[in-house]
Amino acid sequence: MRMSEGVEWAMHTCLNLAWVGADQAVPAARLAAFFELPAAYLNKQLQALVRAGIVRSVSGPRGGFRLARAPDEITPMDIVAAIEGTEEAFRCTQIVARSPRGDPTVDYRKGCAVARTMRKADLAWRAELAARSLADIQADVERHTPTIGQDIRGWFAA
Amino acid sequence: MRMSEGVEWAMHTCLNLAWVGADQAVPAARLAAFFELPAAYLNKQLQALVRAGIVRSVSGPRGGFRLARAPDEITPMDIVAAIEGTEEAFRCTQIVARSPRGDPTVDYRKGCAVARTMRKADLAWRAELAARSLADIQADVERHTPTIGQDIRGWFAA
DNA sequence: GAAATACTACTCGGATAGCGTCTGTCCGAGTACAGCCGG
DNA sequence: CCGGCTGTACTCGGACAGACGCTATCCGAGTAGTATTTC
Repeated sequence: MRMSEGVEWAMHTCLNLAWVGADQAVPAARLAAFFELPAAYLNKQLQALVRAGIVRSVSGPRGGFRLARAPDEITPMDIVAAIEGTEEAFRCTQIVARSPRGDPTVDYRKGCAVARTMRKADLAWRAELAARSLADIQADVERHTPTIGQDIRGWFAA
Repeated sequence: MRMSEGVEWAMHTCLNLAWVGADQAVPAARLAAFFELPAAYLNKQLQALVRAGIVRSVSGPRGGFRLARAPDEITPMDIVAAIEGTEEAFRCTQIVARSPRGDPTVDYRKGCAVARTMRKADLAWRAELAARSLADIQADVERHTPTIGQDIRGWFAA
């Protein structure tokens, strides 16, 4: 159960976009250069963020990506769901229905005690990810490195 | 972030072993037949449970698998960790260290705010899985189907 | 001089290969039981 | 009749292919800005 590496890229890239501000668009190549990442592949992840409505894209010269919402309206859950998909990690294939006592015509996804247990854990995970926002994480970083916003704006302006 | 299908098999199979009781060993082929699963592949999952110390194996005629601990001493977390491994889903590759302000010689896995956020959610997920036991799930099923234990013991005896 | 137009450079977007991990399968090592042989 | 032994059948355990999804890359569609041409 390994999460895609693109999640880490998307999280840090969205943070950079938050610090740069939504008034200017940043090209994928420049966003990738910041972390020395392959630009084409980061572009692919950014497309997923566009489809999820987290960032907006602008084509052509002076184009690039910018946040579609305020940082306090974007949660880690949104970003993870955009990259990894919305379906939960544990997929109940209803093997109980194939057991001697099972009924193939019944939907066991709600009733199965195992599925319920896994779903409850999944919901706890999702709730934790949805409880924070990009703004919270920004504040967290700024507490340790107060000049981070200014530094990043400067780097992307140069 | 898709969980291995073997987790579902292992969970339900461990439940069956719990109902059968630890006094008799059940062959992998019979455990697989209960859910119409490929026996060789279920055997592979059972080997992982053996390595994790959740079940004990006995070779030769009258051999098979039996629970190594009481059902109330086995948590879903134990089974998931046995099949999926113990490392967390989000792996921090420390891309921050490659940023202009980063230092490649520093370990960012503890300090990175993104990694902390993901780790906290992961811990919430693990805590939920560790809070229940096989015995709890057994009781949950027996509430809906009181004869399940007797039925399963009968099926595996026949 | 101004406006319309063609051109160029730049960026996103989706389509296209390469690779690793999960899925599925097989055969060999080891063991308990049963039958057989000898005392 | 009893004990030891050999053979057999059964089961686990690790080694061996195949398939799916993640990783990585490329080129085409579309756009803004600019230079040019024409009135």
